[in-house]
Amino acid sequence: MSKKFLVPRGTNDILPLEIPLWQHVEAKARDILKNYNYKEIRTPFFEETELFVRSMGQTSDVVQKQMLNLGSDLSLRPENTASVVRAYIQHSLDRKENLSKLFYIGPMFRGERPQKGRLRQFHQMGGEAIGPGTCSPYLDAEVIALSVNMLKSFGLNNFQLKINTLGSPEDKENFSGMLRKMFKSPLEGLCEDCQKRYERNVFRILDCKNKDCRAIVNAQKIDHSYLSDESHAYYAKVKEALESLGIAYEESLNLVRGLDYYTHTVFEISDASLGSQDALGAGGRYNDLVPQLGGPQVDAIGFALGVERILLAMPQDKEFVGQTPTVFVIALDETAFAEAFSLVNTLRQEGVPSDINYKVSSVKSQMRSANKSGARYVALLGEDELKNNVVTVKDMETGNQEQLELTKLIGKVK
RNA sequence: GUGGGCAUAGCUUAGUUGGUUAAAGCACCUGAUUGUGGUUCAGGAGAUCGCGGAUUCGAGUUCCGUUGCCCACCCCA
Repeated sequence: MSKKFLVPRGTNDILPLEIPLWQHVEAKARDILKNYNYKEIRTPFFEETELFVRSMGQTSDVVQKQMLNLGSDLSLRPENTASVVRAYIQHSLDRKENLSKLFYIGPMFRGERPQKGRLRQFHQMGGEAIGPGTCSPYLDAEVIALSVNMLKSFGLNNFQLKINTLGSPEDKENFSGMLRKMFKSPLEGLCEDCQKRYERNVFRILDCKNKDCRAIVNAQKIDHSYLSDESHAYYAKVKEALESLGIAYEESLNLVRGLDYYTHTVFEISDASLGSQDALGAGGRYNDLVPQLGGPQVDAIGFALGVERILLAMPQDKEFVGQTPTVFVIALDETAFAEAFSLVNTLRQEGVPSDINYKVSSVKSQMRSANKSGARYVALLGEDELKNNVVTVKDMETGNQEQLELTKLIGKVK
């Protein structure tokens, strides 16, 4: 017996039956992104490993243990921001427009242990707004609103938006100093991971889920005292703008993001119904990433939503029907098949989606195929039809049938 | 990387304290007199019970190993 091949671990086949749902979600997303004047960009599925390391940070978990690499220098993209920024720099988009609003929909890859809502190949739809001098609280609020409105358009309602600010790079420095001081004495009580985080990325202690760590974190007074006046004012405006857009949010001082490049506004949208992998989407501002990757000093903010998680959280009440042919052609006997086969071809040339069974079985069984195909009309060809140069057309909804000449048939079904 | 659970037809599952031809629903195919679907009825095909080994007269059912999947930790979309 020969080996059975299965999809690689953590990947899925999306079968024809599920495609209509995916297309629905993608179409809705494109609609909304268009309303916000985002333009699609498509970047390669892999890049130089160094690009991801430099953008996401050497110490981030994604880089440390979740990257799938191809050979030594290339890696499959674990997210799309780095690639979009790379493309932005490579094609000097800052010279071509003030603000580039770019969106993408496509697969991302991470070498994680799969579980509900976590795959090795998964899909994200996201956007990046990049441009010199575009750091504006209104843009931040708009990006957050865009994420929220996309989710709403999919019928999601039970998600929760959390926002926070990390401040400017200097503020972030202060913040990390503040946290180091804060956790210095209770360091022993923190989990092993957090002890490492203390050195590498002290922010992440704040969102550790370990009970002891939480207790220690909760005992600390964490506030926005690390922010400069400007950053304070900026953040206040973001919140104000969100309120004016009618976006409900919750402020979370513990919200930091796992990727190094974030500064100022960060946000995360989660849905408790998803269980352990509850983030539907997230994003934030990253004003220093473009120059860090060798580009000009331009400001940027972005977001990404997880398609599979959206699908998991979506109400399952609606059914999405797939493509069906308009006409199904049936040869009533062997001798009529050649003519039937040519009729299908003619219909297709005329732009009418049609199909046929390639084996002449009983009329009953061909009718069953026609019914299953979902075709609105069945065109029957037999001895009588050939003699009179007509086609019998049955409307599968009403059950009515009539005999028509070819040109009339095309006119009817078109 | 660390735990735990599960593994029977295409799908969802049943399978009594180990005992003859492994069961059902859905899906699939065929038929119900002459060239006609969806409902109904009748019939049919489809499973070496994930794989390997052990115990036993006998294993889908017990034990060990292995692989896969799922869930949780971790991390994140």
